[in-house]
Amino acid sequence: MEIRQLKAFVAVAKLYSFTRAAELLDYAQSSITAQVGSLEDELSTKLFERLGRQVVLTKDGEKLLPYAEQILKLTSEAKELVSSSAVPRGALSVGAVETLCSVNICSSFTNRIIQLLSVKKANEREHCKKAGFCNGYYYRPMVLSFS
Amino acid sequence: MEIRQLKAFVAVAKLYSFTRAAELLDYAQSSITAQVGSLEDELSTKLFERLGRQVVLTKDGEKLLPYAEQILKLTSEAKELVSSSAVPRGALSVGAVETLCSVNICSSFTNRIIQLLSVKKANEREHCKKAGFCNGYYYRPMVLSFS
DNA sequence: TAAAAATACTCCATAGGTATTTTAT
DNA sequence: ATAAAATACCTATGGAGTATTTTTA
Repeated sequence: MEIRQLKAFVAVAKLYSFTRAAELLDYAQSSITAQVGSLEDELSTKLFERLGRQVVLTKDGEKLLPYAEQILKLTSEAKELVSSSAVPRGALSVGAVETLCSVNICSSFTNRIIQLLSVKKANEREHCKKAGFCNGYYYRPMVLSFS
Repeated sequence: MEIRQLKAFVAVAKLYSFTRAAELLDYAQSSITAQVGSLEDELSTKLFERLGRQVVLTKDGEKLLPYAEQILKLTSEAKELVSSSAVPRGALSVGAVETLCSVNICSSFTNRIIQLLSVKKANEREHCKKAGFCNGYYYRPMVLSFS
């Protein structure tokens, strides 16, 4: 069961038509047939009754519909939520009291910073210089700005 | 976003490891990397922080996780619900009082019966004979048994 | 050095399209 | 006769694997 198939299924169920579902989703009609067909194969059941030109949900189709709709809803919500989250901006303050773990901590943060800035890790020293803080056996509290 | 990708994502998130996720889902490690990678591409965000051997969810990854889990839950529920529904068994009684719509009604039911029995529609008359009722300009109340 | 993820590449399964046939109106 | 779904067939994308490299603990 794949989301692509569920989209096709829901479109057909709503529009009572493979052809119109294909138009809506910008597929060929035979592709919608294939998608619904493979879904039916996987569930080993028929989802639509093809009575001539009439396309109606079967009992199993009716059972599946609300699940499919819910899954599609969650999918778009998740997509919205995640891909709309902007890149972190503003100032990040980081400090450490003592020097014992400084190397490790600094290394971790360096990696994180590289990640956030989407910077190539060409030369770590160089990068640290650019980032505006000192890498070494101890490091001072730092403020980093992300544009 | 496809369910296959969400499965991979959830497995990695739970196991903190691409390798173990691959073992669990019976994929190659590089396939899991690719699945998560394509998901990240689509959402244009990073879902995991790869800090050395550590694999930890990013903020976006944390946001996505509950949605992914819910979608997978619904998926398996739907599958369960639909594919566990047995083929109809027992007796089906059908009757009609008068003859005016008999042809249409009979035709509809014939189609439905063919569907339920998964019978090839080689010869309609022949099939009706087998099914144990008479097709024609009128038809009598019938009882069909499905094994 | 070992263990895990990323990368490069190869292969093939299948998603998707076009054209046609079938079916029912 | 028409309109819609099914079918046959073909192509190409990308999913999945193997082998290797990179990385870091």
